[in-house]
Amino acid sequence: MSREVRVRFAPSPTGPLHIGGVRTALYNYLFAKKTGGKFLLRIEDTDQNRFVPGAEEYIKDSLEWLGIAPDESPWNPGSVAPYRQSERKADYMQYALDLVEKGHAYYAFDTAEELEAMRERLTAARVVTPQYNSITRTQMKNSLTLSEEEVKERLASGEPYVIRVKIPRKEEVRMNDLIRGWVMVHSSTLDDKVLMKSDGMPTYHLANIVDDHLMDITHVIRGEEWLPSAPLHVLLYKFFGWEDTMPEFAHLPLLLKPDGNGKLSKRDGDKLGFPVFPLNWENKESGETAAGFREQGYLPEALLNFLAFLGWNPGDEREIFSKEELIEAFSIERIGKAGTKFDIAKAKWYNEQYIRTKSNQELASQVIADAANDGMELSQEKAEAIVALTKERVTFASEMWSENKFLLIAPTSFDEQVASKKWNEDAVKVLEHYAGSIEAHSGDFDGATAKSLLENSAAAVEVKLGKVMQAVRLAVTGAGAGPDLMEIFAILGAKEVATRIKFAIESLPVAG
RNA sequence: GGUCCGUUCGUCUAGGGGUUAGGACGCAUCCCUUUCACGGAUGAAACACGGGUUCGAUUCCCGUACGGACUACCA
Repeated sequence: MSREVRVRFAPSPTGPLHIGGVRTALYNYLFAKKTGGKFLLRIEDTDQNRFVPGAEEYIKDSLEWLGIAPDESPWNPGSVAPYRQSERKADYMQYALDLVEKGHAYYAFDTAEELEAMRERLTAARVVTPQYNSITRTQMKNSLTLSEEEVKERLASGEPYVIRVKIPRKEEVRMNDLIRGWVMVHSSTLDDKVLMKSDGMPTYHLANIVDDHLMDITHVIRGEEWLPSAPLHVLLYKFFGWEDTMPEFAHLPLLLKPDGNGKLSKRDGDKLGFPVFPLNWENKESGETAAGFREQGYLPEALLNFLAFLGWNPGDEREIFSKEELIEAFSIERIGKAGTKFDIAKAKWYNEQYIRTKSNQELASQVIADAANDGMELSQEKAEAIVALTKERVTFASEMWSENKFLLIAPTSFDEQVASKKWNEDAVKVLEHYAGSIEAHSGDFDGATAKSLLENSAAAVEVKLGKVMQAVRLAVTGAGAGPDLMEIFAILGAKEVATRIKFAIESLPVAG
């Protein structure tokens, strides 16, 4: 019988959520929604040394910003609470002890120095992979080599210990990965991983199996970096006797650096000039900061669409997908196997696409806010006019203002290259006539009016309009390129345009 | 080093025994246009290599090369 799909995203709160983690969360989310299942979030905070305050909040904010908030989480618990591993601390020992009882795990008392000595010894003996395993454990201090009496004494005396899994010497461990197919590993290459640390906390390996079992997880969708430890996890399910409800595994291809090679890492953001985190991050204690996609001006729906296509595609030629369309189209079968380079140019393209689908009215608020930051007050009407003129030319919404401030600020200098080429007697004649005619003009000064008056002026002085258009633009905006000039005139108003033209005629000498 | 995973244009990818190997980003050219963009059109650009299997392999198998992950009392 098939259970309701339950998937989880399980980050550890050690800092800002990496963009690769965001994609993992997204695929989990999409799969859950596609199958009518549940998407849970579990905080894996079993490493007390690496805990970073604020990280959990950051994870929550990031997922909410992207619209992929979990159905169950520490702040919105379902029936399988707790959703923080630290809050389940007491339970794990019972499970570890159960394994000890069954002969699948054992106590180990080796100190860090002794472990190090063991590795050195093995390296010296030219053992290729020094590890704590079925062979070396016979020479270490553990409940397999010590007498029962001594083990009891050590435990009673409070001596620090760990619990290690007892990996069988010869066994083929098989796992059917949903993305990669059958993966087979021989148990002799696995080591006796620590299950319970000496601080009483479980390691990831134990906690993740116990929690997935307790939380009734049906599919584990996680990064490829976990593939090597998946056989251990399969073995643990078997040792616990939970094979029947063991989740299916899907190991996602990694996100790679855009240039060169290697996994995209947290430091790459600053180096490569684009964010690797969803939101800005600041650690007040360490002073560590990181740039976020949101603050750089990426729309959440654009980032989501971009991320979804990093390693997955719908199999047809569509590129633009809303969240709902992604859910509809998503399937694990269509996730690729190979690592994916992170191409920020494509992310920008997606952002451009999504900006264009926004209404002028919606975008106007951004322009108004940006202008206000520059100490300028903009009416809704004027802001919308600016949006209409600029939204198809920008990558980020903020550029509608930052790249187009000149609309409201009169130029004090003029592009020299354009001036030398286009500024001439004809242009000045047209502009002088035009300035006079718009000053005399009463009534609406919209784009069409501005244009017909300009055409009249050109005709009046017998000059072809096309010949002087660049000069007109230069006179009013100071630049040789930009949005539709007549619409700019409409925004500026007749009076301002005339003033600017007169200033330009005074400032710019006619060459030759 | 060992174990595991991978390899189609620069990038993201579709495809899959017989195709002009398709799309998108980026790039180039042209068109549109008052400029720059947008938009439209066009173009350059890929099956890592070597063996098999086969009438025929980019596709299936095996090697090789290259890349990646993992190799902690971190997740």
